[in-house]
Amino acid sequence: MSQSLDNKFLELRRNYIASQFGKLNDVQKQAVFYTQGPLLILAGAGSGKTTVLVNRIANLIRFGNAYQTEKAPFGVSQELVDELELLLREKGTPSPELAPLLAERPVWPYHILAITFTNKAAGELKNRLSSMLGEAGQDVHASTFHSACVRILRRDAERLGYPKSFTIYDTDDQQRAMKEVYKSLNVDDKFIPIKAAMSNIGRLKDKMISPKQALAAPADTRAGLIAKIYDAYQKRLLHAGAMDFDDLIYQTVRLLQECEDVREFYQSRYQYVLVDEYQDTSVAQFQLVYLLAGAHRNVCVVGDDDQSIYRFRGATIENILNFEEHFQGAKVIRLEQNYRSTSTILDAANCVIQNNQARKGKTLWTDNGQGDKILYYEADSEMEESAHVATVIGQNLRKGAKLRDHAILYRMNAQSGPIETYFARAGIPYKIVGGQRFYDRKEIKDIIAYMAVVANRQDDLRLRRIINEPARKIGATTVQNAADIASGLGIPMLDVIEHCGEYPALGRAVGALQKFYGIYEQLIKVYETLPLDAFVTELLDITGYRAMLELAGEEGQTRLENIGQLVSSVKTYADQRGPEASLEGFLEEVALISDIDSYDDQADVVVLMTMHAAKGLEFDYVFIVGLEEGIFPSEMSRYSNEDLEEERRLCYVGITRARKELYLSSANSRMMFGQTKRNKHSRFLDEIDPDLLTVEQSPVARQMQMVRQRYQSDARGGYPSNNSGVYLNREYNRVPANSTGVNITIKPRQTGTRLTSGIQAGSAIQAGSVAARPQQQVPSRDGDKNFRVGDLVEHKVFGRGVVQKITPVAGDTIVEIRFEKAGVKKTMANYAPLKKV
DNA sequence: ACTAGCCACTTTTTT
DNA sequence: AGTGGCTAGT
Repeated sequence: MSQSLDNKFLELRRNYIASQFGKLNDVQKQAVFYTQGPLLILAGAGSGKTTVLVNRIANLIRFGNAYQTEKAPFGVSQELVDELELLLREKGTPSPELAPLLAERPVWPYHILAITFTNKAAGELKNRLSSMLGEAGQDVHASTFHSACVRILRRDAERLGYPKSFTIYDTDDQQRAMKEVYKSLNVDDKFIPIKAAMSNIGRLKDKMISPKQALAAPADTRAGLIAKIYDAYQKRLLHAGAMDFDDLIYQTVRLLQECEDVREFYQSRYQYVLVDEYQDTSVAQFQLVYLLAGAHRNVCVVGDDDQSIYRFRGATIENILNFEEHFQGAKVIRLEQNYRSTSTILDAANCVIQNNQARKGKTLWTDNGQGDKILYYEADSEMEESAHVATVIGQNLRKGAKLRDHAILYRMNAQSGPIETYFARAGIPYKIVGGQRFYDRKEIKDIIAYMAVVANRQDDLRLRRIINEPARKIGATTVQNAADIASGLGIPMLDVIEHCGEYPALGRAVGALQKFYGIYEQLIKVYETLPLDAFVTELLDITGYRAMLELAGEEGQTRLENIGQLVSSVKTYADQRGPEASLEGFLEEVALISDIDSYDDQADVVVLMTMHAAKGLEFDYVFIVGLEEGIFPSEMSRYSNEDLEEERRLCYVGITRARKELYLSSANSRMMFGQTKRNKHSRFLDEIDPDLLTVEQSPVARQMQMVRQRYQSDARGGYPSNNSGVYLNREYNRVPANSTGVNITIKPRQTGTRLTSGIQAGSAIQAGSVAARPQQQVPSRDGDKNFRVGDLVEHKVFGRGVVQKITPVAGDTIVEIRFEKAGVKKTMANYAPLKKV
């Protein structure tokens, strides 16, 4: 075959393959077609990295290495070249002769492992793969680090001395186990708080440091003690046949390190390894990737060093900074075009992040257009801030935006409170993502503990949780005795309980214990005969848990309802998995699930969440609230540059969530942990180019400021020095005052914490607030709140509407209103920002 | 074994 | 401020 024909074919083939991925830009295509060897994709926020990942996998499966191959396949003929040419012009399906020549060593989906951090991300990947590739997409192993590890460990945990059916301990179980360790070692938790020990041990595992290593070279007495705790804790978990979250990674790495055959098995199984959110990986996770990809080195990691926000959990940004050293000869591709945000928003993000030192450096750009300026609102209090957020949402709704296009982001969960209160009163539907997980509720954890004991007889910790829940006259002393006997003999507690008559130490408790063992046996029997969800329902009766809650009044009812939800999730699980469903499987799913996974972007509600939880999401309208020194950046981070840089990255993440509009706000005073604090506005605001901002100040904040100004010029005849010493304000009076609306030029020299010193200052504030505060905007004033059916009303958020129905309730009235734009809503007459027209 | 009252805690946390 | 966990008392 002639050289030119071959070359012609190769060229056409490249064109053909490229045409199959037409929507990608050139850099994205590079990332998709670079299939062999280590690759680092530095993907800026909104640069379409998931698309790249999906297309990369699709390319591997459909065409393998064909795009890059220089050598034409055997069997190229003029006819095939002609057919290919035609195919390029007129789309269609390649003939059976041509089809195999289009691919070069295509990859079997089974050989691809794609690792993400969240179930949600893994699910999204799977969905997009199967919609792009059909069945083949479903065979790609896309999962989270943790579930990939569980899968590996379920096969071979015995090699490490753990049962295959090991239990997964969540933070709560971990804490209980740790308490027992403290007791057995006689450690005072005042010296090292349990939480501190837990996080220290977690970090050790993240760094692949074994108890033995930790014991061998302690840095100081504290580290030595932690090593001892670590050692005892680890032994206890091994004895219980349990692993905590950190163990899942740590033990998998151990397994792969220690067992050559296991390692080789997975290396040949996973010939292509892709890792998402690489900036958030720990040393252990790096090791895992390194071990899996060690032989073939077909490893592709995607990440953004500027979005690394989990350093406090053991993520090490060095993984991404040093990737080229870890994998010699690695190619680096930067995705810098952003498809998400306006250039104003992007510029603001760049302004902030460029103040960080530790970064690879990249600058996002977009051709989305400039968009509107960012609105910075300075409120006087957190209530005002919340009111402002609600008002802006109302304006946007009237312009045709949907509730679900709005997200409120904050630094810590506690900040959701005032916003919630205001939203509830104003009748704005909202949903909080994060906070307490459903599966963290006491009653749910109890039932799960019962299920765990049935699944794993060795799980002493779970057993101890439920042995006397509901009360069965098995007190703490009895439990402790049984536990001591068990650990003395090295057997599970249930074995001791089974033969409790043989142990004199258990004395009078024998009757109660035997009764409990009877319950356990019944559970096992029911478990073996009934389907999973029926088993759980039975469990409630056999254990007496239902009876206990039924006697517990109203609260018991709510708890029972929660358990009802659990039962239905068991049923859903059983239906989904069919014959594969197992108790272990369900428990595993529950243990590895998180709240953000259940975030449903279809429901039309405003979402409230932390900036951490918002990573990977995007919204048209984003509010970042509480931009105050001590809140964001948080108090804890203010004195360490590294921590501060992490806060700044978090700010970058927050800003880059916004597609169309970004709203920033701060409150001059805020109730925190029961005390009112006055905070200076966040330094991150000062880092944004003033030209990108429109500054607005609440009337109250302005009045307060004027009072302060007067005080200052009277008392000192000048400006007080900047007592924070941490940073110097840039002045907002450079903001052009030409923008429309109610913009007010702020002189931040006069705002914030400075006034907290001095009694007169305090009284000046009081005087100002009495004069200025018109009782906030939350409750509507008297006079016109006696609504009648048919009244035309105006709601601050939903606009105009007609009253449909009036229902008096204790001290207030529910008013049902049909709004022109927003549909029918129910509001409380006394609280809704509502007036007659 | 149970309960009342006191005290300590409250950054973020994909798993 | 609000909650959850623990101690001391019954």
